[in-house]
Amino acid sequence: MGHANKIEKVRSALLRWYRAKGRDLPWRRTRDPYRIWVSEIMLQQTRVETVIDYYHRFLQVFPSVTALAGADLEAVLKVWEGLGYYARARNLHRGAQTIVEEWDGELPGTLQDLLCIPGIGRSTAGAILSLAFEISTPILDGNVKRVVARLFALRGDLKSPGVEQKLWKLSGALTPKRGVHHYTQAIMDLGAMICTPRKPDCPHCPLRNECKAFHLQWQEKIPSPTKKNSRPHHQVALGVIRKRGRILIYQRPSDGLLGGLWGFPNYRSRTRKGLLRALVQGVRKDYGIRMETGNPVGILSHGYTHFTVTFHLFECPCRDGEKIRKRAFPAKWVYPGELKNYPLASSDRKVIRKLSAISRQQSVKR
DNA sequence: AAGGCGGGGCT
DNA sequence: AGCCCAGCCTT
Repeated sequence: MGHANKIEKVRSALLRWYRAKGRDLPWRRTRDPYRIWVSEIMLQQTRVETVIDYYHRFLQVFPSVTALAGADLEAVLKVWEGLGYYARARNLHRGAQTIVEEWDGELPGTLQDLLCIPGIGRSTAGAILSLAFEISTPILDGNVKRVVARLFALRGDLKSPGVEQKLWKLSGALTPKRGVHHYTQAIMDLGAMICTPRKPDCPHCPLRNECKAFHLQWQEKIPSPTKKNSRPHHQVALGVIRKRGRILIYQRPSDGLLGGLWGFPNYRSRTRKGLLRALVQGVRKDYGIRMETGNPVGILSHGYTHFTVTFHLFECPCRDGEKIRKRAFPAKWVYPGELKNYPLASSDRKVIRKLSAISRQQSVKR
């Protein structure tokens, strides 16, 4: 069978399937480039089910490019809290300001211009052009990569530049000139619903007859597994440092892990015995604060992309007159009830829940 | 070319 | 415990 013939059959079978089985998702009920943009940024490396609530809340608070551009970054981070990859929120905020300044508040409708907006790469630009502007442009997200790799039985690491280049060419060849809006959503739905990473539902797949991987019975071998580097594990001392009913929090620098979020001071230690010392010395060095004691009150674990952490919680009372004398990072004393006003990392939310559980237990004992 | 960047759900 | 998710950016 010829290449062009296969492509035509894939397109028509895919669209027929999509009309019957495609998902109804919030961002498919609009053609507003701003809303499509917000959804695409949220969906980077994030599941559809996770995004839906954030999508509605975000647009309620920031209904337009100008509303977003005029907001405080902290307010944006607060709405983004818990969604992860916080650079996306910073880029969205800065991107809105770029759009107001450079394009009079309207998202540009060309690939070259979209790629100038922070956080928009080739695939996200392709999605915005296809879905909001109906301009035929390929995308290459995780779904499309997997579907295309199976359709053409591409072996090898799908993240390697060589394979990616082939995938981009094939995705481009498959992308139709007309009706790109439906096609792009259709191929993503197929990847999410049928052509899944593990145990693809080939019996119900509309592309079964055109799929080289299915023909060879390779569908479970593609994508080929990549090498697993085990994540290191860190022991971290975390201080709930109290003074007259208030707690010390600090703001992380915007360029690192959890950038821009607030949290409880925490310091890594090589050994368990060294935890409290690391905390006491760190707080003294970074904030010039001397703590009276540190009482271990609990432990919790948390996983990040490249490492896992065991947090060792310490309750640390300070003298009433103790002051912040240095500011290695922005820092302040806040009442527990004020914590909800700050964007906090998921791990720090866990700490708060743990603390309230502990205080409930203690009040029961008394 | 490789690594950093979250969090949660599924196996 | 490992894998993956509607990727992008920096080095």
